[in-house]
Amino acid sequence: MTRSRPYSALIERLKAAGLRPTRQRLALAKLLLEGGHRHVTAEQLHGEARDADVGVSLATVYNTLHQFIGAGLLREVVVDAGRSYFDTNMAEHHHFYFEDSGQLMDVDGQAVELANLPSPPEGREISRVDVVIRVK
Amino acid sequence: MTRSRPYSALIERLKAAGLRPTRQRLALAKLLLEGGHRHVTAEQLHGEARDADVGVSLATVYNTLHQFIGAGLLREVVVDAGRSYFDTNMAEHHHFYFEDSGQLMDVDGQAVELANLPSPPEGREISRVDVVIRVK
DNA sequence: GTTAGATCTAGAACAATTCCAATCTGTTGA
DNA sequence: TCAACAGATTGGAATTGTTCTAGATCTAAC
Repeated sequence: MTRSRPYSALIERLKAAGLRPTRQRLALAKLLLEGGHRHVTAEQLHGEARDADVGVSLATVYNTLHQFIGAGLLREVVVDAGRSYFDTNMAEHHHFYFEDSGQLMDVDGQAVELANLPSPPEGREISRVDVVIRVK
Repeated sequence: MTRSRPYSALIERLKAAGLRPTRQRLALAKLLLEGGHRHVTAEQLHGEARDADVGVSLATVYNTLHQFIGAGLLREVVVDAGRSYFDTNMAEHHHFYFEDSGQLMDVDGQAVELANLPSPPEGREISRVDVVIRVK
């Protein structure tokens, strides 16, 4: 197998995140982080890895996704109880959620005007505000 | 077993929703709809029914929750993949979500200013906009 | 009361995710 | 260079939350 693309940038990103650049992590990073922003489930990503002839177990896909989240390379989007979506867009933004197809679409965070949010109780801190526009 | 409280109001609500007022549905409706607004999981409600000496199977709890949602008596709140919360507050509102405890708290919908939402694609319609303020 | 159809139930089945113990790999230091 | 160790990966079992199923049981209507 010849490598047509340089992996050095990805390797550096992983190292910077404190993650050893293993074969599996590199392959998943390539699928997730190269090209445009994506919304994927663990099963989908596992399937893509399989299609790309990368041997990665489902357990490793889950481990890696969570490590990437911890490293700030990904975030999770919760729109459906019982299924987790992983989002590679780390800019402030929100989502359209198409209830029939389960599809997600980004909504620019700057565009949406969100004001008058109540303050959290004493000593608590807002970690994130999610806006989900459910479409039918 | 003597009934200390009149169930007639609840019976009427169920009938109005096209649901037969069975013993189980009445008991769950009592737990859910009397008193203030609540956020419960299916397991929690099942536990409460058990504590109140109401024989209700978990399957019936799930069935009933979904029937109540269909009847507009409840709605589901999605804040955590892998767990469903059922909310008895049907007014327009949003939520604080306490990530450590899994607790939910209502946020008045009128108070929050939400504007400039993009339009959904042609032919699609917004069914709901959820705002979740995640607190840590 | 009888009865048809709705409802309830226990337990099996399912789907998504996590856990685990064994094995393998990447990095480091001699 | 390579031994050694910590970290990573793996298949499969276990867990969790939810839905399904088939049979028993109720409710409403006559």
